[in-house]
Amino acid sequence: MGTHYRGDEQEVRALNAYIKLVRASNTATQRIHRHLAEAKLTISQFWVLEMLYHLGPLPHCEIARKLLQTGGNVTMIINNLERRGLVERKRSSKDRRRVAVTLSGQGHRLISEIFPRQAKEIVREMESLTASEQEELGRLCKKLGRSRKDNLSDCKEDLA
Amino acid sequence: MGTHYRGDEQEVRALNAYIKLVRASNTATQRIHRHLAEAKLTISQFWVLEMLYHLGPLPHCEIARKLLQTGGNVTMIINNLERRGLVERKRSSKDRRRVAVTLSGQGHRLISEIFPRQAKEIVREMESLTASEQEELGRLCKKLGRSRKDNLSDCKEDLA
DNA sequence: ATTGGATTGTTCAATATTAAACATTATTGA
DNA sequence: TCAATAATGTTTAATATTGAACAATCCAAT
Repeated sequence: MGTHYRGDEQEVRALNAYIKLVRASNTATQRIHRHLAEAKLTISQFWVLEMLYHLGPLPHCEIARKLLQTGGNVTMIINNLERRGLVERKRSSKDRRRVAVTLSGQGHRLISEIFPRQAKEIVREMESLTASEQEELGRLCKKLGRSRKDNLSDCKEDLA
Repeated sequence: MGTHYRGDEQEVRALNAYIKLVRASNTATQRIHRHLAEAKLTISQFWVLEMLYHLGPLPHCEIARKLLQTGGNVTMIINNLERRGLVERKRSSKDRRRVAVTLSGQGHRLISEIFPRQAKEIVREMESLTASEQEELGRLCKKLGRSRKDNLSDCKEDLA
């Protein structure tokens, strides 16, 4: 019974931590991005603009990696930004597979107006934690993210 | 998506903490739910089944509140589960606006098979943190979630 | 150099997700 | 009682997201 109890306790602890992590992430994200409705930007669109604003032109694949999303998804997001004239596509001459995405003048103007507001919202959202708590949260999340980085093996023997 | 933004210390700290929180949540979620592909379940579908499995029949509004998602979204998820015969809808007689969602026999069988695997995946994912780190992470996330209480309606009447 | 494999971006179908408008039903309060 | 309001679920249009298949391009081992 000792091992079973330990197992249950371990499961409860892990499940609680995971669910609180996801809920905190979702709740904070929804609150922080509420103001984007005024600019008619989605959250993904905002982060692409932010990326181009702070890092300069990027190819699709790099955007996909940073967003942790698929290539098809990035194509869609860039299509919608391009249709509004906020970004431009330019095929690379060195590697003709690549399409570099750059901010247009209008896109640059928009994100430079909106980003400070976004930063304020994030500060406001995180204010319920002290400075050291924010750093501890970051440390724990980073440590969690580092887990099984290279483990893609399917562990079918784990199945009951 | 690590922030390359150079602002004041408070902003950098808040942005880093927030971004790490979101990335940890997304990365863990993607890893944990990889096995659901075998059962052809999406993450949302899984959590609805899990909810019904552990809490019993629930109306749409309650599911929406627990998932932190909109009513239209829940209608779509339930439609897809219903089409596969995993859940059933039943109009409440007490309050004829409400539709109670219940697990079918097949749905119950499926989730009872899958849930233990899910719990194992979560334990495995969280294993990169010690027990006390998991509890600290949970505490910080919970404190963060309490920052602004602008939750929507409750929805806690009984059904059928 | 040539070929086989990897990378890049696109397309497609299916599901998710939101916001808004809507119909139905409950509840409230004057 | 009845009118206003709120809650519940559905629908629609738009975008997001994934996984898969695909074409074009690059690269590396032979």
